[in-house]
Parts: sequence; structure tokens; C-alpha cells
Amino acid sequence: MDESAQVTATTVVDAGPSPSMGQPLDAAEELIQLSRIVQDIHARISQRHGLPPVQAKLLCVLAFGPRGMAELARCFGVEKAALTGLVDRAERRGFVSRSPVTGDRRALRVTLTSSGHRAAAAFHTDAAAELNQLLSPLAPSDREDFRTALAKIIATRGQPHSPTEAG
Amino acid sequence: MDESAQVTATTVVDAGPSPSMGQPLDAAEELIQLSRIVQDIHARISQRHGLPPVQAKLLCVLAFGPRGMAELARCFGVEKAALTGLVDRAERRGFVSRSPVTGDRRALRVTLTSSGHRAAAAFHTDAAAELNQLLSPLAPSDREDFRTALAKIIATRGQPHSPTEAG
DNA sequence: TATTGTTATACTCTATAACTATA
DNA sequence: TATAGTTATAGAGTATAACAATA
Repeated sequence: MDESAQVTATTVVDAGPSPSMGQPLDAAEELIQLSRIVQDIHARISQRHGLPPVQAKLLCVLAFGPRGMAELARCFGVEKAALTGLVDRAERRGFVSRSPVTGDRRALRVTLTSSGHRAAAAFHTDAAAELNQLLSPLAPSDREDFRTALAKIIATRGQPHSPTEAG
Repeated sequence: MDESAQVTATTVVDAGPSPSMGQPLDAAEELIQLSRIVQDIHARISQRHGLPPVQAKLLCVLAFGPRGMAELARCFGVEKAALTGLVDRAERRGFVSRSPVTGDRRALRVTLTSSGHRAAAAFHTDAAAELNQLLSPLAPSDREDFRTALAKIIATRGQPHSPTEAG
């Protein structure tokens, strides 16, 4: 009878057209929806470039310079064993290469190939364009305010753990 | 030497502590970061409840009422074959059940069990709390403005296709 | 002992294609 | 023919655990 009594649209992450459309959204739901839109854009552009989303992410991280496997695992928030497979697939496609690290014979350095650089740049161009487009419905001053709020939220949560300068 | 020339932090979706921290972020990067934070919250709370994120999403969608397989597939933006497996796993854990639809002998209706309802409600409570918490660094009036902007962005993109009233 | 990376195994999620049954 | 759902197969992504080599 009233299955909807306890659960609102809030937690319907990424669910597209939801059964509760038409009601005003609460803050949590709005955040979820924005998140969905951003992820969808990322996924769609990845696909357009023939890359699984995580591979696109990998290329973009490596565009800043070579990284070690463990460093990448921390950066992605996954186990190191997952990185082995991730890098395997990227290497198989010619986007990255593993090379030894002088001074630590256990370590490997993952580097973008020139093909990987091209793929990363092409992906980035498209993604940045579409994401920036997202703010176009806002008036310039509103856009400023929105970004200020966004920055405040991000600063409060995403505490970066000073990355190693390696590379 | 300058691998970072072409690709900015923008497209580093979900990359956690990025190599470019400390520089001011552009709008696209901010959107990506917020998206990462929201998804991380969802994933973490799903895990806390012993659910893969997509399973949590399924429970929350079904909390509004039963849905057909094809309806769920459209809602999730995946192929119907993927739904079969998704519902299989949820059914195996006792969260949902399939039942016939009178009037269309091809169709199945997926319904939350009482166990599924409890899981959905518990998950939702946690998720809504943490997501709303995200806006706490904003002053009340800023929060209003932020949500207004958010709503405008969402309205411009996420065009809901009036869902079937079925249930 | 701790760290770096790999292998082995298993599970979830997804796509594609071929199939059945019903509309 | 079109739609609802399943099965089969393949692949990506992830976790855990056990392992090797090095620090």
C-alpha cells in the first residue's frame, strides 16, 4: 500500500527517470542527481573514445606524469591487485608502459605512451567542454556563487593527502 | 618533461588525492570532485549495509512500488539481460521476489520483500543523513542559493520521461 | 618486518546475441 | 513483428589471499 512511506527518491542514485518525479527534490536527492549527470557525461564520453570510464581516469591521472602502482592504487582507492589488471589492459592497448625505477628494484613506474597521451588529451577536451556546459543555465554571478559553494563543500570533505612528488 | 601540458585535473574523475592539488580548480573539475564525493558516500554506505551500490539502488527504486523488468532496465539505463542477473542476486538474498502480472503473461513484476523493505529503509536513512550533511559548511542563505542553482542545472539536463504509473 | 607488485580465485556488473513465450 | 524475459558467453572491474622479491 505505501511502500513509499520510508524511502524517498534521495537514495535512488543514478536511477534515471525515477518513479517520484514531479515532487520537489530535497538536497540529498539534488546532489545525487547532479552526481548522476556528471557520471553519465563521463561515461558517455569515455565510450565515445572507446575507453571504459576507469581507463579514461587512468589516462588522465598519468597525463600529469608517471606513477607507481601502489601510488595509483591509493589514488584510485582500490587494492593494488586491481591495479595490476587495470594497467595490464591499458598496456595491452598500447596506452601505458611499465618501466623499472632506479633505486628501488621492487617498484614499477607506469608511464603514458605517446598514443596514451593523445587519447588522454582527446578525452579531456571533450569532457571539459561538456562539463563546463553544465553551468550554462546559470547567470554569470550565480555561476560564481555556485562555484564558491562547490569549492567550500569540496574543501570540507576531500582532504587531499599531499601526493608524493615522484615522477 | 611536460606531460601535464594538455590535460588538467578536470577529467580525473574519482581519482582521490590528485597530483595537481593546490592549484585552483576549474568548474569542470569541481563538478567532478563533488560527484566523486557523492558517489563515495553512496558506495561506503552501501558497503556498510552489505550491499553492492547497484543493489542498494535497486532496493531504493523498488521502495516506491513493484516494477517490471523492462521498466527497471530503462530506469537503470542497462540492457534487460543485465537486469536478470541483478534481480537474480537480489532474489537470492531474499530482498525481492518475482511475480506474474495479470493481463500480460510475458511480464514479471519485481517486488520488495519485507526484508528488502527493511534494508532499503535502513540504507536510505544513513544515506540521506550523510548527503544532507554535505551542505552543512554553507550558511543557510548560501545553501538556498546553491540548491536553486542545482535545481536549475538538473532541470536543464535530466529530462524525466514521465514514468509509468504501474505499481 | 614492511613494502612493491604479481598470481589465483571468485564475485558483481555489463554487453551482445540467440532463444522462448506472449502480444 | 514487437515486446518481456531468459540463457549463454565474454569481458571489465574489484576483493581477498597467498606469493616473490626487495627494502
